[in-house]
Amino acid sequence: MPDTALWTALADPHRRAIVALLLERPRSVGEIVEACQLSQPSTSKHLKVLREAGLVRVRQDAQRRVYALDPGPIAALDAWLAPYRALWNKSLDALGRRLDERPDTPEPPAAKD
Amino acid sequence: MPDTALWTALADPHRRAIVALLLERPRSVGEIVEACQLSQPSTSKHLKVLREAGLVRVRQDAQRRVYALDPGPIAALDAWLAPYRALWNKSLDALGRRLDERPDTPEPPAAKD
DNA sequence: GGCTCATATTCCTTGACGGGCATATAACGA
DNA sequence: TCGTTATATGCCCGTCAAGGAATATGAGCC
Repeated sequence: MPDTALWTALADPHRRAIVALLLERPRSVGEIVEACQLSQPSTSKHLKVLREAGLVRVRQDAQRRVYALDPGPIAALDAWLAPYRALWNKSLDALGRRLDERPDTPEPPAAKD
Repeated sequence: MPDTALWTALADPHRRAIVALLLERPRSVGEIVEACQLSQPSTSKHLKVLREAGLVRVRQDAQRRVYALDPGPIAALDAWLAPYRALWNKSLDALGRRLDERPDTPEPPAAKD
């Protein structure tokens, strides 16, 4: 059951960008600053939010601090999502059934979206 | 790629509660008000946010408005999650391998952290 | 110890958000 | 048409989050 801090942490586009960066590999604050085009203080604050949400962990490497993703909270998000998955699987099932279970029926006008 | 509106919509606990309610079944505003212990105007505003994020759809039934979940945005969330899934699967794999693939090897000192 | 680089924190201002209240709108029934 | 029920909107206010600038902390180097 992900807590509010996690959601609010991810509600900010900059922070999602940081998280995406860290998915590739851990990075130092400096690298993140450069990649995100944010000021250093601003970046530090975002990192603090991510830290407090448990999304990232820091490792000290000389004067640098290297941030890395912590998979836990994102896994929690996934768990939260689980009950909803049934929902769209149902939609997809219905759609799929219409699309391929009747190969000899003329296709309906393809409700595209 | 879920947009910011979706994340911010879900960042509020009341709104997550509403979404959870709607997972069980569609509900009228009145039912939601009652279930969430929120004022009616407040509920309406939350529903507006959810609507604008695309998370819910409304159907008019006489004077009532019945809200229902739209699976789309949550599916988008799931898609966003996908790249991260590899991350914790890796952790779980590693853990699992250590736990059960070597029943006869003494466990290494377990670089814990 | 002083200096420098890397990062964190503080202060300030601004803008968005949430709640409560009152009110508007819309649909139904008499 | 009028009244009633169901929902949405506007306004006011307090709170909180974000960005910028300046500054503090902390690790390495001389």
